[in-house]
Amino acid sequence: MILDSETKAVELPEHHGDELRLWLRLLTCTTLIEGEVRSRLRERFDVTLPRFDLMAQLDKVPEGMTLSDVSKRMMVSNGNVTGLVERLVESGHLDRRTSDADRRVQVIRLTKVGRAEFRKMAAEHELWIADVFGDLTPKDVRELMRLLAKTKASAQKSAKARAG
Amino acid sequence: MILDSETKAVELPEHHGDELRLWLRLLTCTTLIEGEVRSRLRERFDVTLPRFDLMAQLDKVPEGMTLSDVSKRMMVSNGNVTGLVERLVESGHLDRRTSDADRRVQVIRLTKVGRAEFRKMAAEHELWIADVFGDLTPKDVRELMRLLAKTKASAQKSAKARAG
DNA sequence: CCAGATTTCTTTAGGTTTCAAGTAATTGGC
DNA sequence: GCCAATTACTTGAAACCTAAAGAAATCTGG
Repeated sequence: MILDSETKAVELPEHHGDELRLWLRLLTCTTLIEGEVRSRLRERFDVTLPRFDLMAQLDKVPEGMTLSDVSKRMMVSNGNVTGLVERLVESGHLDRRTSDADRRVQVIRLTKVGRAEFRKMAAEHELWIADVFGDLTPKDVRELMRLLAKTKASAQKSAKARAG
Repeated sequence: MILDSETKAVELPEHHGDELRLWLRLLTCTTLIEGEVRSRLRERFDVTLPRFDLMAQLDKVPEGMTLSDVSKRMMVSNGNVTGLVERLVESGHLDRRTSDADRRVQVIRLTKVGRAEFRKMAAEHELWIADVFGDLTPKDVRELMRLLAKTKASAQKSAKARAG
């Protein structure tokens, strides 16, 4: 028996609709929350999300990071980071210097001003996020963490298998 | 012991790190999968993710949709949709016409070519997604669906509360 | 009927993003 | 030492995206 995809189905030859719906729901959640954070960052601090994200990476590492490190951690392209850093150095939030050991490498760090501004934003940001997830119980949070860890591992395995 | 308004035990001042970590993990999963889908769409069909997403919306509604509908469903800005549609009409995937009933409204639909191409891509896409979530058990999938539904509701409530 | 509000879409300006190609510096094999 | 491969970053072109302002059509309350 074949039913349409709205109800439920045992289709030939295999049934993958559940995974697709799961992916769409995951995407919806992320888009929703990301849009909310983006709006709040703009209206409250007049800063874009990519800038905030980059500063967040740097705040964790006082001694600084290379552009490649940032690129990997943020999961965006190298060229993207170059432009982002450019604008943040320009606005005085970042300090950039060529490595002594390897002159190909650029090490970037938060300036004093950059760090202070970031900390202020981060404190509020944490409250927004807590509010966004406010209806989840501590158990829900733990369970989601566990399942997303499993999802991440599965996705990485799949990506790696394709790449080679 | 300090209790908040909902009678849950809390620490001083408050501890929101778990929610933040959950958000970062959610974002990581989505970015990872989205990047994978983006790569595959490009190398397999030479198409971008936004184009695929737009066609996916239209495939569900043969009689077509207005630009506003698309904008709401995709959760992107109006101006964004205008440009996307522009390029897809240009490439012959979309048909666009002004509504007879309301001349402000543009109704867009997949062309025959657009639909055929999309169906071909969608079939493979579904397999990729199944593979990405391949290590999750059916129970994991159900549980994730449930928790993400709860998350979505919570986030929407939070966004609505802010907007007024 | 009609002026003001609303809705739908486009336009504009400024960023963000990817990919591909290119440059400069370093590393490793011989 | 030398040359090829690799690594780190930049550049350029095209697309994507948002927010805000604007234009056109429609709706609404007198």
